[in-house]
Amino acid sequence: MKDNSGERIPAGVRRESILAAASLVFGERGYFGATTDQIARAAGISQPYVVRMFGSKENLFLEVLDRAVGKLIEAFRAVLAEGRPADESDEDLHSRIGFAYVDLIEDRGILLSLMQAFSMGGDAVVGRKARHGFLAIYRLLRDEAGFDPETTREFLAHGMLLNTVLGLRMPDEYHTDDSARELLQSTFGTKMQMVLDLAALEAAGETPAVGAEA
Amino acid sequence: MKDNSGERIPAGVRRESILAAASLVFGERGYFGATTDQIARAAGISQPYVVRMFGSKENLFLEVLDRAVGKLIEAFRAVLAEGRPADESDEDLHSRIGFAYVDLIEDRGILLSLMQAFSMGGDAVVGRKARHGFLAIYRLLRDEAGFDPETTREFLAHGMLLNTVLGLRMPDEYHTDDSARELLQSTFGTKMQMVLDLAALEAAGETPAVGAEA
DNA sequence: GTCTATAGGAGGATAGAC
DNA sequence: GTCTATCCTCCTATAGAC
Repeated sequence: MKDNSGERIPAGVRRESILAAASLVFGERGYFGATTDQIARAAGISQPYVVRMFGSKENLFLEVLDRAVGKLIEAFRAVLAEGRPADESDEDLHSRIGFAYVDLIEDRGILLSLMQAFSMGGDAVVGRKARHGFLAIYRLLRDEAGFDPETTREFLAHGMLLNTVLGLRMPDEYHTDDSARELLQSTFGTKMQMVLDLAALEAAGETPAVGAEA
Repeated sequence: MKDNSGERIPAGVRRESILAAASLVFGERGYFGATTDQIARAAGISQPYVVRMFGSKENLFLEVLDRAVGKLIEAFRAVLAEGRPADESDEDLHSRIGFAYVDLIEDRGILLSLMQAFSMGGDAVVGRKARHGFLAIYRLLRDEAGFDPETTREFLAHGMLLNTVLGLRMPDEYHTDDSARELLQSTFGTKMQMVLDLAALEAAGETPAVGAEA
């Protein structure tokens, strides 16, 4: 596809658009499964340019990871910044942050590329950064949101189930399997319709597709 | 390393030993990150023999996945088969099955290769099988263990957090980060020492290492 | 049952032009 | 800033011998 014209775009802008594309592709196929060429196509530029701009595939992945953790933290802080109604229970705060998490699905790359990173603990470089990212989120929940260890654990656990169900593309099974439907219902609750809609869009190829070119 | 001698081993036995090796390597590096050569070395045979025995890398992964789901289900059924003391609360059954899950860590490959498979929903072949495996577990919990949807969700959520913490190699951070320690404590509870011990062994290279040859 | 040799294809990275 | 051409490594899979 490339870019229509030989348009020159400021490095900063291009950078972000590559990161966004990489986030989707890495989320979809994982670090090793994704190729710099797929990312390049998704970003509408040439493969060598991707490598040139970030130095290496590994480096690009590390920046994708940073960006994902950053957006997640930003989203949680935004909720906390709204302030708490005087009569809000801990339960309610918990679910407000939970909703913020689910809303992140809207940018499909974020949660999926995080999940991919979380399975790479064995990699010296990526693993280290992934652990630290996870712990940064843990601390935010503990220190800024004020959750106790037990609540934090439950929150994270539910988040990981959510990632898993998404990573599995479980919404695709909604109409074909009763258990899948029940699982999706209890995992996403009132947000389920949104999740199904996103999955349908994606299946229809509305997303900056990873495999579909030319 | 190969095998000391030109020993001939019955196909069935060899098959299982390759599956066990593959389970570790796939768990460590993921489907794309793992090479058939690493698996071969871990199993003490030549790379072409691995491919020959399973037809293809993809096929091998599918069998690893089947085996992992099978062992998981087997472990849960074993707990259920013990029978329930007349005075056992639902809570207690929940935690007995939970312990069975954590005990599966002892075979490092199982939970990690499951987790890897769960992030491959986008792959037509692997994704389909992964979803079905997950749903089989879901049904076992609902129908055989008798959990209600909410309890099932909580159980699975905790399981996914456990996988994530393991995938991240979080135990490596136990001595260097207070939050990591707290997280590990609340995730593994009384089983934490076991998890730390296993991680230490692994770090010391006692495990049929994936990266260490010659 | 198991190996060695090797074909054949990707894929990441570099060089250099525009 | 961005591309085309290309190198070189690594990896899966096949062929064929023992």
